[in-house]
Amino acid sequence: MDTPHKTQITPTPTSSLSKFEDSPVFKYIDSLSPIEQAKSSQTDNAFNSLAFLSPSSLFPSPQINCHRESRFSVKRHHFSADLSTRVLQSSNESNASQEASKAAGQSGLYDEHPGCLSNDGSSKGISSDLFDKQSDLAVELPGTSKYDCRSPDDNLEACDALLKKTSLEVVEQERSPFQRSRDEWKERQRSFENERDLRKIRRIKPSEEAAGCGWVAVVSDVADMLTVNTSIIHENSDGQDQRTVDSGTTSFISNIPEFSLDNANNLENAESGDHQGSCKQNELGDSVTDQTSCILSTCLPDKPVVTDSSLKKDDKGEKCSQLSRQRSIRRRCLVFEKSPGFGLHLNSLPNILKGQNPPNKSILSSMKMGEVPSDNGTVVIESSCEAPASVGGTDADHNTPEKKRQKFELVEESASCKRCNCKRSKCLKLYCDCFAAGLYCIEPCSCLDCFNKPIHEKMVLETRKQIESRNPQAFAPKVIRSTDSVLDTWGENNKTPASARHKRGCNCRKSSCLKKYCECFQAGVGCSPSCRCEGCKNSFGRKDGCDESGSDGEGLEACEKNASDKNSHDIVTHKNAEEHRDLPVPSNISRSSSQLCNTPEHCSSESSLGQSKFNSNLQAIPEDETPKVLKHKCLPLILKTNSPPNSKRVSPPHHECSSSTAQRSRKLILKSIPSFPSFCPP
DNA sequence: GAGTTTGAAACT
DNA sequence: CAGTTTCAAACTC
Repeated sequence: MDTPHKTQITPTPTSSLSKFEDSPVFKYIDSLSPIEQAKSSQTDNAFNSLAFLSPSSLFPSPQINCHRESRFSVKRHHFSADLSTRVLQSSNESNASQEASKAAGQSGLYDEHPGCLSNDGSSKGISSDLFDKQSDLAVELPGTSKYDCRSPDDNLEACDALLKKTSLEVVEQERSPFQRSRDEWKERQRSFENERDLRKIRRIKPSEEAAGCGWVAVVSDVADMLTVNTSIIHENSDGQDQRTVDSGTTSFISNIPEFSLDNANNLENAESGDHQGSCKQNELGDSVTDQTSCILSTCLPDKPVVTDSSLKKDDKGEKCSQLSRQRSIRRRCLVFEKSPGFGLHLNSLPNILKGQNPPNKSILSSMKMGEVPSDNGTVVIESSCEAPASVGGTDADHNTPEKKRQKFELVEESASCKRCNCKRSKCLKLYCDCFAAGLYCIEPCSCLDCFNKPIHEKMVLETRKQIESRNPQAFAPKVIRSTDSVLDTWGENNKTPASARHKRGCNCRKSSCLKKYCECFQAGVGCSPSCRCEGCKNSFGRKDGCDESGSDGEGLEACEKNASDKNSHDIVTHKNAEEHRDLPVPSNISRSSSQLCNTPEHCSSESSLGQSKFNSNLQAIPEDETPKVLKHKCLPLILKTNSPPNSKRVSPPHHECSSSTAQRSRKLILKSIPSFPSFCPP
């Protein structure tokens, strides 16, 4: 873990202080004149300025800038708040303050955030003021901060220089009559390390991140899709559904991509090889977590965001899991708090993750705009074919080939937009697929007297609540990807399309479960004992357990034969999803947006890396496949529900009394309970 | 595109 | 909980 660089500035706790004083290095440091100290302050100022520096020239999106600021505020939070208040409190405090004021004043930052640069400790209260003014700052920075290291390399150099000098200052400080305790020293060193970690984040490769706790990678990967969707939202915001963009969600969405972009940019410029430690990933996890914490707290300033700072003291081993939990909390918080609004369905993100696994085109295709893959109540996302032309968003968003490709595919898919066609339900009943999927109806819908629109948000929410009060699982995913316990329960143990099951089961009489009237068939899953269908011939798996999908091609042939082109699309999508089920990216798509990882089977099945990446970390994993959803391009309704996962009508199969089912239920409960008070009554 | 069929959702 | 009605998607022509 200790890099040569780090060891240089990291004294041994015991007897190191006296040795330090006798060391040549120390003498050299001791010989440093106050000018040097002032210089350090300058550097510190430079860093502070740097901290505010926004690459907004590259990413002009205000929201991105917002994130930028919030993100860098993390640095300041860790570094400036810590070092500024400590280092600057040294003998050269006044000079430093003046320098800081001067530099900040030049950049217009000081005025914006006087507390951030003050050394009176007020910087600890950074959040509110800083966050409140992010937008302004974001706009202001590009022009005002240009003189300050704009390139990542410059930034890094500045940071390196700063760290060196601040380290020296600390050393010097250490020998002062007012020596601090070793704990303080350690703490200070930790702050340096944190800062360095933050810098390392900018250099780390996605794959490296993935090797860690994973969440970072997820966020990073997810960013590209978010970028596109964010763009969509931006575009939409000019249109009729402007209100549909939830501010918080938008912030988050825009932040994430920016985070990724920033990483990407820095990756391109980053030097390789430095700060490579065995524990780097853990450190990264911490750093990123801190960042994330700040990001989220920035985007949702009114939300209780748990910080990971305390975790730094934890054992590395436990840290990851704890971080995952906390990240989950954040993510849930993020989603749940912003009640209905629109944004990108976070659950859909993994489906088009890039990097770790190239997105499967079918999967991508299945992720039509506006669809709501989620099963988490989370939800968020959204895009929509409402503004297909808007795909792309900021210029920076579609610079990379990956984004271009996504853009292309999104646009391509948008051509096949399909909406609800409700005539009498006002789109406020589960008859309406949009409503059922937690989406607002949008222009392409052919519905009449539609109330499922943002302007009727209250009504929508009330209706939704009402429905949920009647059936808490009404908005839960209908179909779950069954793994492990479910398969055991069903006496199957394969991962064919039949391995997923409709929670409630179908009730087909005439379609023989061979047409899309059958929800099981439509979802591309086999029938299960839960089904009450008659003459089941479900090509994905019959109720009696005769799964034809794998035995011969007859089943799928029947599917394709019966299904229209669109149907085939769904099926193909499903098949591809199956093919990629091993990917950390959940391929299943849920119709409901009600839950977070509400299918414990999935959550629990991927207990190792995969889990850490998606289940624990992202906690927004679509597990259910409901091709129906794929047809939706409605703006998603961000709703949180307390609904337990699964079926609308709970007709548990007989086997659910089994012990395995009991275990499943327990898992389910544990993972379904929102970390924060539910918006809806249980 | 209109009409029919189908099964889920809603209602009683 | 069961039966009926309503509803909208799927399907057919």
